[in-house]
Amino acid sequence: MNIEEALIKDSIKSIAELFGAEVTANQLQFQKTKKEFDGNITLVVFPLLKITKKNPELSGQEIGNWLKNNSTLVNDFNVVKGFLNLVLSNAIWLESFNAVLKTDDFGFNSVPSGKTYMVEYSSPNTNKPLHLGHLRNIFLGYSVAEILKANGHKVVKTQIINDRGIHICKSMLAWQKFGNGETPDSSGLKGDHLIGKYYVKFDQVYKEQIAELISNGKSQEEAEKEAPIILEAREMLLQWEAKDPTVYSLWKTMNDWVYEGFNATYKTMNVDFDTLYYESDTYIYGKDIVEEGLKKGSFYQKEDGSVWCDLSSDKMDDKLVLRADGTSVYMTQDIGTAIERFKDYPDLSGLIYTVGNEQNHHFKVLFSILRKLGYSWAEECYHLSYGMVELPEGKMKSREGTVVDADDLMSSIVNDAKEMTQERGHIDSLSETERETLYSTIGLGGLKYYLLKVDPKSKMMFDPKESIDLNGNTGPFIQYTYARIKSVMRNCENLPLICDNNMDLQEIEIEIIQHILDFPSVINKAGSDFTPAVIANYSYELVKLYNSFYQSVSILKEENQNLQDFRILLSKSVGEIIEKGMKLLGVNVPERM
RNA sequence: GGGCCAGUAGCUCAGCUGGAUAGAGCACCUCCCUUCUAAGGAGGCGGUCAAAGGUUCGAAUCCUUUCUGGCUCACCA
Repeated sequence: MNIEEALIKDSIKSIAELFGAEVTANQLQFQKTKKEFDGNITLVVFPLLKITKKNPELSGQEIGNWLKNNSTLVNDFNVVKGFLNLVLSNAIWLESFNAVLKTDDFGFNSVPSGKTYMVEYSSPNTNKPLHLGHLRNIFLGYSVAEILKANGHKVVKTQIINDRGIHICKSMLAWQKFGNGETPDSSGLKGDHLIGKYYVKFDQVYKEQIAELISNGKSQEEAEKEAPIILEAREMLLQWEAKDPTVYSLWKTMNDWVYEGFNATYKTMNVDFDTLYYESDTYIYGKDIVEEGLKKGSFYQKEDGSVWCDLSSDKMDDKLVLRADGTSVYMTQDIGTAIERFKDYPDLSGLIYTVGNEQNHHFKVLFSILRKLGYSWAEECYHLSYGMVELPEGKMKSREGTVVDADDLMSSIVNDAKEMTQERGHIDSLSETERETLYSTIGLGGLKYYLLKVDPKSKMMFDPKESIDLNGNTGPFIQYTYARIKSVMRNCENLPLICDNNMDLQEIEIEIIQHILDFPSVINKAGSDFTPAVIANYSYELVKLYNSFYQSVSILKEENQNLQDFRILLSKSVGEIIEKGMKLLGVNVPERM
């Protein structure tokens, strides 16, 4: 039983004895006592006035008195307006802290939930390199997957790779026409960047041709449709679908280059996937489902032969699921892919899609259709929707060249971390390799933390200058505290296992214990709300408390052995929680920095 | 036009199942290294929580209206 549960129990008893009334746990509102008042936990008495039939002040006094005399938890109390501030005994805090020390993997749910979730993230197009928007997506998806694991779920990480379609043909065609056989090896470019170069090249030529056609009297629309290079690209798409050997082998070669490039980027990011889905495989899924749905009456057919789903029960417009010519639309694929995934992983409970909020409506429709088709797991599908990343100068626009490339950003941020670490770090004892690792731990940690500390749902501002900042609410700030704790541990001769239950504690020490005790519920909330941001904010608060403690009391120089043991253990415990919290964000922590 | 989301300090963000005088960081201004890592700490400055109504003991939080911004309402993906 945790402290709040015990307090609720005692409070229920107090009200029964004092006022002869039964209250339920949710009528008792406990909150952390505000800094400016004495106490640790506060009972808000306003909701109880109907029962006490006395004014707030008096009600608080009576309940406080009863608790002080009858509850082993409560040492003292004071009442301010309608707030009953309770001072709990040191022993309670120390007992709870000792319980934390004895818990394996404190904060993580050790009981398997029996559920498996598939988390989809990244899911890039194979025609250009990853950019800043992907970074938010990837860090978010990875982190949520880790958080779900910490909540006792099994997780399968995946992506759907958009490897076919007209956009892929564009870069293939441009390479064929203008590439002179250039390869990643011959050019020294990463595969994804090489392909991206030809995608841009295509667009240039296309624009030139459009301009020329317009100057010859065509309308914008006509010109866009009739430019020779776009006609060639469309032709190539047809050849690809017919599995033309030349086109197909070119496609394979170029995609392999891209994958090699992506894999290098994922490695730098330190993220991974358990299984991959390729759109070139999955685009044919879904048609059979539509047939079935039509038979079952979940869908209907129009006169032209196109198939639709009636979503009026969910207050949405009807959705096309198959064109009149029998070809698939995006939705058809998504329906098929979802069902296919449940076939591949029969014990799956639900799917989490990490996709930008411009597709909110799409996923609402998708889940609605899946429900209509009778799949009960549709209830456990979730669109992990995130807001756009904006730059100080506005939105990223590829046409205006304001796209922030993922590889460039990561390497420049690691480089910044390097400079700052060389300036002020404690790195004398580190080898060259260890230093390089440290730079990337700090740089990438800072970047990930920056992108994850904001609630996923809201759009966010990415200021490159601020993202490499080391002070305040940042990754390096948290990493620094961890390194400090590690340093204390290195200087400490024997590590105690458990601490005494009877000693005087500083206010700040109690606050830290109190914060530590919140860790499990924070992980729980992060998991049920799919938001790493609460882990980031929690960790930041913990670190601030610890830094304040570190500054105001001495740990290893404390002469009272019991107190010293306690402070060492408190430090150790904070360090472990930082490490776990950061791990859930995909952020590494350094032994020294 | 319909739907969804957002608007909190100069800037970036917490807080939103209603609770005390609305919190952090950055920036700006003071202090603190003979102490276990100063990438730190202590303090100051800074707010009509977009606006107006309503609900109530109590509203940044819930409801209504308005304003502003974003996304969306494709036989694109």
